[in-house]
Amino acid sequence: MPRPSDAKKHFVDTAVTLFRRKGYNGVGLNEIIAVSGAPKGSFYHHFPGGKEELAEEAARLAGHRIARLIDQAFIDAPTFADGVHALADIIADWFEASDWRDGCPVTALVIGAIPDSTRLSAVVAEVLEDWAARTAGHAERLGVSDPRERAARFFIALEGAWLLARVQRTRAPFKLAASMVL
Amino acid sequence: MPRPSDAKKHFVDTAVTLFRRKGYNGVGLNEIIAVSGAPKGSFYHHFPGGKEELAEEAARLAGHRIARLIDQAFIDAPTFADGVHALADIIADWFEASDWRDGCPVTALVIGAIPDSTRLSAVVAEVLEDWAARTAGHAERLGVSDPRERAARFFIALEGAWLLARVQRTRAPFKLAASMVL
DNA sequence: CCCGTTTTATGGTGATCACCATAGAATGGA
DNA sequence: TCCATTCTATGGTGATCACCATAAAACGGG
Repeated sequence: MPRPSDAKKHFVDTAVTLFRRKGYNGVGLNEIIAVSGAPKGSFYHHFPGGKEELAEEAARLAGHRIARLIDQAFIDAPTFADGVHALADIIADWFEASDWRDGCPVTALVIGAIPDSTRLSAVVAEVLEDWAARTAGHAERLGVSDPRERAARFFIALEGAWLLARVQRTRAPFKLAASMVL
Repeated sequence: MPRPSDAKKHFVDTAVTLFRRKGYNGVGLNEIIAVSGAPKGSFYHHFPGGKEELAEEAARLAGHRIARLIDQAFIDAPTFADGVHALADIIADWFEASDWRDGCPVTALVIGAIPDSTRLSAVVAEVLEDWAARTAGHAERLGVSDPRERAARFFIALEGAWLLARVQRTRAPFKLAASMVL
């Protein structure tokens, strides 16, 4: 049983995991509450906006986590291409370790919650923009001539690879994706 | 009211549209039946396997349709790159015309039905393999040295672009995707 | 210790979910 | 026309959906 003030964190954390596995509409509130271990009666106290508000916070949390992965991959990379390969490898590692179940958290929300929820759509757009801007920053620092476009290409390939790897259950798409950005 | 023997087609056709818009778990059987206009009482006669069987047929139908688009784009293309741009343009046109709502039918099923349904997973894998093989065939015919890999790259970029364009509501991702395959 | 605030427990609401049993209607070949 | 097959109509099943009203419990500053 989690400490009282941690209940909200547990809800969001569980939501991130379950949304990634089964999609926004594939997970019920009851399941999230049960898995999180947080008290059922407190859900609508912490999330007056209900499931949609929970998904917003889940998007932000997952967004921050991947943002950290981005920095981690590029901070020690001698070239942009090295950073791209490093990030693709990291994500492929985690994805394979989950038996190809934990997809991109953003994709999970895009399918089934966009464009129905205006607020959630905006949050998702913000998260993707943060990823792109952050990556473009690293690209510029590493001497790439067109950092914004290279970053955009990278995430197109990364999202596509994340989806196809789920079907093929192979990390081949990630390898190809990394090689495409160059 | 559709002619009796057309009921099944109507169900599948409607399922393709609605799955693309709201995802597999975002659409209920009642809605599909209502929108299709086909007789409600006949659903489980045509689809003893229920929603999952309907989704299988929807995947196959959508697969065939996009396969036709692929051939259509490449058949008159002087080079592989021209075919890639042509297909990306066609899909971007349709996507924009739907106000960025009709996503990739395969993506809609991958999120929320994989890996829960083994049969559906297999069908999706078959459809993607057909697209790749078909595209590789065109690539080879057009003198590409590594047709299989180029086709794989293309669909990684295409799926990623289809997803990101839904968030950005712009065809820019498709343009970038096409330029990445070269 | 008291009191106001934050958090949790309980027990539901109606709606919708996928699914199905049974029976009647339509159809087309013999 | 008769019959077998194919299709449709009706009216549900229990389960789960997101959500909430009410009240008790835990907490922390004064």
